[in-house]
Parts: sequence; C-alpha cells; structure tokens
Amino acid sequence: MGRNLCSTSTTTAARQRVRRGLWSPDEDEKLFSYITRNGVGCWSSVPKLAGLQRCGKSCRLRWINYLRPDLKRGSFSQKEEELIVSLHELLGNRWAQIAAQMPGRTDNEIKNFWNSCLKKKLISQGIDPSTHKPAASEIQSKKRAQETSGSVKNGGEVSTGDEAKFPVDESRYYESKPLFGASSLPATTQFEIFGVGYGSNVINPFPHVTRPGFDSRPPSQFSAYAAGLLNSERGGVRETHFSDMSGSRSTSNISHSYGVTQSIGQAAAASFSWAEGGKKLETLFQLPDFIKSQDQDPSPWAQNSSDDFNSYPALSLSEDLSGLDFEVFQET
DNA sequence: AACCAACGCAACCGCCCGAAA
DNA sequence: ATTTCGGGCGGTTGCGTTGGT
Repeated sequence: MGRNLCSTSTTTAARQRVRRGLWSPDEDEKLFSYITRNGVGCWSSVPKLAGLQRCGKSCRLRWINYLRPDLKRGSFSQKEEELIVSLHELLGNRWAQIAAQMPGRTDNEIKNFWNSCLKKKLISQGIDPSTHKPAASEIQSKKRAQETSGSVKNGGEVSTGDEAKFPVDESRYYESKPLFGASSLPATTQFEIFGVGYGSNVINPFPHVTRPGFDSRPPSQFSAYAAGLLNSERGGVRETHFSDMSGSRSTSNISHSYGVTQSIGQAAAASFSWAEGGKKLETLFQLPDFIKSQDQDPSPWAQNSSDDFNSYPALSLSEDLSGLDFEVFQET
C-alpha cells in the first residue's frame, strides 16, 4: 500500500524537506491565497504550487481545520453540545460524520471538544461516554439506594439501567426516539439553514478584532461567500484571486490585509489577524456588495436562536447541500 | 513573582480505502 | 490481479495558556 511521504516517511532527508509544526502567518497567507485562487484540487501538488515547504497533507489539514472561511469558530452552544452527544450516541467516534451534520465545525474541533469537555461532563453525570448508558458504579449506587428505600423495581434487578432514575434528562439517554425528522426541506430553505448555520457564530467571534464592513452585514452574506469559495470547483466562483497585496499593518492585531477580487470584478477583502501573542491567525473577510442576502426573512435556524437542531433533517443535510448550485453566485 | 499542574487545541501519525496505473 | 498513490479518518502528541499555590 502506498504511503504518503508526509505521514510515514521517517528518513531525515524527507523530514528536512518539509516544514513541520505551527504554521506561520506567511504560510497561511500563501495557502489561503492559493486555495482561493485555484480551489481545492490535488493536495500533493499544493505545497509546490503555493510555494510552501509543507506536505500536502499538512496543507489539507491546515485548510480544513483552520483557514477554511466557513468555519464557525467560537465556543460550542448548549444545543451544539446536545447535538454532539446525540450524534455520538448514534455514530460513536466517527467524528467526520458528526462534523458533517454540523456546518462550520470540523471533526478535529468536535473531537477535541468531546475529549476535553463533553466526556468529562457525561462522566460527572454518571454516564459512560462510550456507551451513553449509566456507568456501572452509578447503577450500583442506584441499586443500593433503591434497596434501602424499599421501592426496588423488578425484584431488585437492575439490568441495563434503562429504567433507573438519573440526574440527567432521561429522555435524552433512555428513549430510542428518532433524532431527526425524515422530511426534507426545499433546496432554498436548506441553503438558508446552511448560510445561517455558518454565519451565526461567524459574526466576529473575536471581539477584540474590528472587521470593517463585515460585522454590520447579515451573516449569510459571509456564508454565501464562503460557500462559493468551497464550491469553486463546481463553478460557484469561476475565478477568485488576490489582486491587491498592499497590506496594512497595525500595532496590535491586524497584521495583514488583502484585497480579494472576484472574476466579475467586484471586490471583497480578506485579512489575516493575529490574536494577541501572535499565536493565532484569524481569517477575516470583508464581503462583496454583490452577494445578496438570502435571509432577509429569518430562516428556521435564525428564528430559533435556541437552535433546535432536532427539528431539522440534519442527517441528510450535507448530502443535500452537495447537490446545490449556490445560485447566489450565479445571480451576479 | 515564580512555579507547577491541568487544560485546550493545533498539528502530526499511522492506518485504511478507493482510484488509477 | 496487483501495485502505487492520494486522500480521509481517528487517535495521539506536544506546546501554549490558564489557574492555583
């Protein structure tokens, strides 16, 4: 079986050829610029074409987990937490599949969140995070409690714990109810969900950074733009390139800013910002005016700021979206 | 102020799979 | 049918940050 040099080669020469470790702002710019211009294609050729001394795999990960403009970022909401738990119960550690149901979130992000927070939270609630059933110790203590109270069910047997009382929302863990409806929404509606889903948290999750021309806009504009970037291979955006490398520097967070010119001749701006300490790069966008807002009427998601994910056909969402043409771009 | 442990997260590793040669 | 290659995925590592002492 073939092996990717990046991931498997252990020769010193091979390792010396590619850079490793944290990405520099310059590398991020190069990768972002390249992908924005050319779209996602053959990752193995990206480093060479983009002028990077990284392996293609590293470029791919950097794009998917960090540079992609449609990433939500920011902390997970309560509803997102619940959705992750529900999906994990269904899918197990299939993070990519879970991420596919959560636009704007990456598998890596969800995986990290699960391992660092949700797992512990479930354990603290007496739930075994791998089975989503009460932990053995919890069953034992419950059994003891029932025995002492004299209200033991089923002759004192505690088989699966399904009937045990538990200090969590039982319906979540013990009912085998379907998580998502089987209905499918019209494509336009799904696009709105997609847009708002991406955009809801995109509105400057980093309040210390000012994004002129962006923060005042409806989120779906950003979303539509982001979707177009990702969809460029399919013709959503035929050609997008950086045209103005006249960066501006400030003393604080904004280190670079660039113009992004669409093939139709209207400009958006993207800028890279490094958070305090220079450790984290944020990709920021100033959106082109030509992108029409698709959610003047709030979408279901927008209306439900409480994000009732269970109301939507999330299991089929990603597939449905893949077939969309993102007409918002073609309107221009 | 200095030290240390815990935590969070970006990045890497290694394996698997499907497509192409 | 077999080999090679590229991409995707889940698991793991390591570093920077944060909070407590």
